[in-house]
Amino acid sequence: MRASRAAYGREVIKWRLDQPKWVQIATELRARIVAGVYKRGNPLPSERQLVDEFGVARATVRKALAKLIEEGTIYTVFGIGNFVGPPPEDD
Amino acid sequence: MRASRAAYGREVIKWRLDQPKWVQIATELRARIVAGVYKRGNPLPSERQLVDEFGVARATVRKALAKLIEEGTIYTVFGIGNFVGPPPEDD
Amino acid sequence: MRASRAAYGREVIKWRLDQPKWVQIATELRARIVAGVYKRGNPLPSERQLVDEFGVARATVRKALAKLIEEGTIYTVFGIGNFVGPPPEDD
Amino acid sequence: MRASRAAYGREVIKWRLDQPKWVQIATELRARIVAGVYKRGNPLPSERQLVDEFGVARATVRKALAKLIEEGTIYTVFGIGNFVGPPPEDD
DNA sequence: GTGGTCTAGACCACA
DNA sequence: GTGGTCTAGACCACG
Repeated sequence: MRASRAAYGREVIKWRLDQPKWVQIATELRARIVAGVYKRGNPLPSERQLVDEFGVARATVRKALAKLIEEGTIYTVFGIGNFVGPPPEDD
Repeated sequence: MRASRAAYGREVIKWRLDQPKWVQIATELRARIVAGVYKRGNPLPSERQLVDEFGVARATVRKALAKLIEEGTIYTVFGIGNFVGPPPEDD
Repeated sequence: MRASRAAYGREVIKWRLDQPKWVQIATELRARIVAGVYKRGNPLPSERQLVDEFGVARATVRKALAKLIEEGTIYTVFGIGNFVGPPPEDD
Repeated sequence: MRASRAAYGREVIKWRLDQPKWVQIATELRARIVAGVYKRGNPLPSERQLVDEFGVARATVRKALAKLIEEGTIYTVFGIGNFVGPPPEDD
């Protein structure tokens, strides 16, 4: 019965006009990791939760996450979630 | 919540990124049957053993086995196991 | 860990104990197609909507849909949805 | 490589000869519930865990659980587990 | 102690 | 925002 899952009107960040939203989301998540909101080895919120929180499309969230993965800030375990820290060695 | 997947036995496959795991498992099992590792009329390892060997979830193993069953490479006897060969006639 | 399953919407089926849920869901969807509730060429509800309606896991809905696809009652367009009718020719 | 999952030699109960094992297991589980080891609304150990702990066959554990279900001491949620307490109303 | 069904999530590829 | 793949468990039916 819910019209939409997005929580319109309670986004936590005010968007800047000079950068893409995905850059700003990546910056925000990086800041939270540095601040210890998301701790090393712990999972980030799921993609869906981030979509809800930021009020953007999934593709936007995924672009931000891809940036953090590329720089080694987080890593993915398929079927489980995204985790804070560099990817584990698989020797 | 576990970040890194336990290496129960020793993973025998290096996963390709361009195909689903279940396809690769089906291919591997088919190859073993052709090579005579699993012989006609003999049982395959149990689903849980394959789970351990390949380091995947049971659903993934079952999807691979379903493919082999569909193509007539193996057949199932409920409560007993999966066997190499076409399904026996039940006339 | 939840002991009682949430009643997301309102479960429309009283489950029989003598058949798997996925069979009963497939039967129900087939009946709706025959009755014209879902019309040929139109999309079915999304998998997640069916999850809500029937109060089951997505895997269970997908197993029911796989049966209908196998028998040619519906077909899938990747990224779009499931549609009523036999798969379109792609010659 | 493990020969067996059962923990032979560290069973927690000494079997009586005058009653079936499943009766003794049911009695033991009932005692633990009364003692608050397993609390109302919480899950019991899984069937596999009980099989390991008591060193018996699955069927034996299941017979004990069936007794507790029948008397309303526990209830099952399919795919989730067994829980302490009477079955929830599904109005 | 096998295969069969099911749960409740997750991320991925695509449109 | 869909369908596709995957995880990590659970209990069930049967032998």
